[in-house]
Amino acid sequence: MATIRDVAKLAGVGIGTVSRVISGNGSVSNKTLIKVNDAMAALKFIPNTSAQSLSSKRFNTIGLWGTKSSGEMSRATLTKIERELQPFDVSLITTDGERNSVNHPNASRLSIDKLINKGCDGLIIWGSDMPEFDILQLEKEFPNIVLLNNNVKAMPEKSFAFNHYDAGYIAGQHLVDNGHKEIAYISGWFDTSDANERHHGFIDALNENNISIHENLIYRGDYTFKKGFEGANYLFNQEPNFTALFCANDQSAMSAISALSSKGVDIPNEVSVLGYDNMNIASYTNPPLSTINVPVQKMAVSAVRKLINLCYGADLEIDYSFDAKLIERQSVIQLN
Amino acid sequence: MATIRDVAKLAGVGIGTVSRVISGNGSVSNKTLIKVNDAMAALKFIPNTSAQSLSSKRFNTIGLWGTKSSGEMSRATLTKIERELQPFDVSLITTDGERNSVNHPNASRLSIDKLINKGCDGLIIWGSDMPEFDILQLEKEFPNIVLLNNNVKAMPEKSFAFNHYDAGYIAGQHLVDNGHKEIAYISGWFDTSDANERHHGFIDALNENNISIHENLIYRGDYTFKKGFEGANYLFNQEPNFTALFCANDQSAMSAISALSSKGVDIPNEVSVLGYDNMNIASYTNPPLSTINVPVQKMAVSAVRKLINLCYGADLEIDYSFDAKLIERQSVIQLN
DNA sequence: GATTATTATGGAACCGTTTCCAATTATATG
DNA sequence: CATATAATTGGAAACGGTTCCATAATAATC
Repeated sequence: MATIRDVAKLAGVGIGTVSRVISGNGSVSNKTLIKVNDAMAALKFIPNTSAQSLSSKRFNTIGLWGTKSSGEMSRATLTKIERELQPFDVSLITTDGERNSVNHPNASRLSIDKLINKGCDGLIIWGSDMPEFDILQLEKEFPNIVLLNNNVKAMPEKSFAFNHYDAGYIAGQHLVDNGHKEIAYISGWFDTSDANERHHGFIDALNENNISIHENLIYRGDYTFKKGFEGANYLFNQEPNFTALFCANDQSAMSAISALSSKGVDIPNEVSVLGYDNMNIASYTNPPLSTINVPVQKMAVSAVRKLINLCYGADLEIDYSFDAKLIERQSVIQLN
Repeated sequence: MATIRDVAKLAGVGIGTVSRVISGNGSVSNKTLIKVNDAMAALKFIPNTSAQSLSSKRFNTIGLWGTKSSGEMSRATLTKIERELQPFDVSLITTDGERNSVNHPNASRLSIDKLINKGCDGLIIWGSDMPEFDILQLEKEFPNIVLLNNNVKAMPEKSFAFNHYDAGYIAGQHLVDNGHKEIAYISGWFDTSDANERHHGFIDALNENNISIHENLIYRGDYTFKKGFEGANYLFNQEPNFTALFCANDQSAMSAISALSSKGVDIPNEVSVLGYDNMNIASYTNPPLSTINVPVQKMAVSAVRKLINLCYGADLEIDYSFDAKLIERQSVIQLN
């Protein structure tokens, strides 16, 4: 493996000069530039990243920290992130991070420190699994972080999150607008701020229209197909009179539709179903699922761009508008 | 940030000794071990990975190379891989690799070299996007590779793939066994060996039972919901007489069911549908989807373990049995 | 053409480890 | 107890870059 010294010798220049052409910092005359480039090509020279990082303290790597419960980040989103990084020649290290627990009250911070020590210029903290207090503390010590799917008020520039309250509200309003009064609801976990916001937005929309949702018509799900299926069955057994069902994500909506359909319930004529996320799958359920669009990829891209600005002094424009949008398909009908 | 020299000074030992306790290579007496550990703790010493890699040529990192067309690797599988790596303290770098093309005949190899140069001890090559010739060449120069979802005959120990021929055969046989003679088929792309094997297994099973599949009843899909939906519509318009439909993956099966159901076709009573993959979704379609189980995660885990053996001289047991298994649910019925 | 400002260049010192060898100390052997 | 053997230990040298400073070459100015 050729080193910078080999190149310098072959090109007949000093090592400093070679370093300058590699990094592009510092001035090099055109003649020497050519000589050095030729020598590098001849020797198939490839700079050693460890040596570069050791002496420059730059790693050209960012870390993605998230836990299982951060949600299902699709491979597509991950690819999107990688693509965004590629032009800057920075790589992505992913981790399966840990949440704090009674036994390990510092678990998340420790797993993050591990990532940082591994050699990351910056970090994407994905999801809301890390307590806000810890995030603020972390940011003091290591400012190159960006939050994806989490909103910390004190860090507006670094938070890339969707307004789940508004989205939940829109969902509720849509069902009300269509004349539904008996509304059932399969929620997600309540241990993240997302879930709470969406929940409150939804409930508030109903309440402001003087509709209250009966306890029996709320089922605590967990975003999985499984719970959507079980939830729909449960609700149907409890009180089969509801005319609309809101699900906290498309996966549970899809399996809820299956569950109800297989019991002979006609969707949407007997029960309207509204999902949340607008995943690919939503267009291909039967009937096609009305849902709330959540621009995951857009948020991910913005977060990455902000991080690049932070880490590498770039000045990319960042889009912070992630609006809730209702996608009307055929699973919700007007009640007459 | 404390260095090894600070630790050495505080502990009153030489730097070599400190290095030995960090790495665990070489012998250290119990007394000094304690002294050094205390000093490290007092200084909150964390070894600098760049320096370690520079001098040891070990990176404690492996790369995952795959292209968009490698298929949808779920976040769950990725997490599984990370988990498998964690006990060995090795990180994962993911890339969105490139396929060869007319304009870039070396694209895949170049993107792999980039990964290697970044600092990987080994590589998971995921999918069959890299020509076999290139893989063999790569392995000569960089033997620490493992193939996931690809089978190169000359590298049996490093190939972790599913026998798609057998699986396709089982699928075909299952439909035949249930008395189906008019069989439709939504395929995947034909540009990977997977797809071809599955295809031939399926066709062979039919042929050996003296059933031939009409050209009009084959639709070339691409594994997406979209093509599954379109394919089912297409087939139904062509010749609505088929009694069974085989789909190359569960996603297209799911959307095919939706498409047919929305046309008023009773699944499974009028048309049986058989999927492939056994994704989570398969249990929650309506009706629940019969399918072929593909043990993706199990293969991924085996591949990782093999790679750990290769890179770090470990001796983990590797499971190479990835058998095709039919999962009978309710989307295929016996024709009477 | 002399003087000054600017650009280009070489290379020592440094980044923080690992590794190897020589030296020391402890342990075993006869 | 002397000697052979094994276990510990210190630290120089090396890994392959970047950075900074002193110096040389070039361009600009009067």
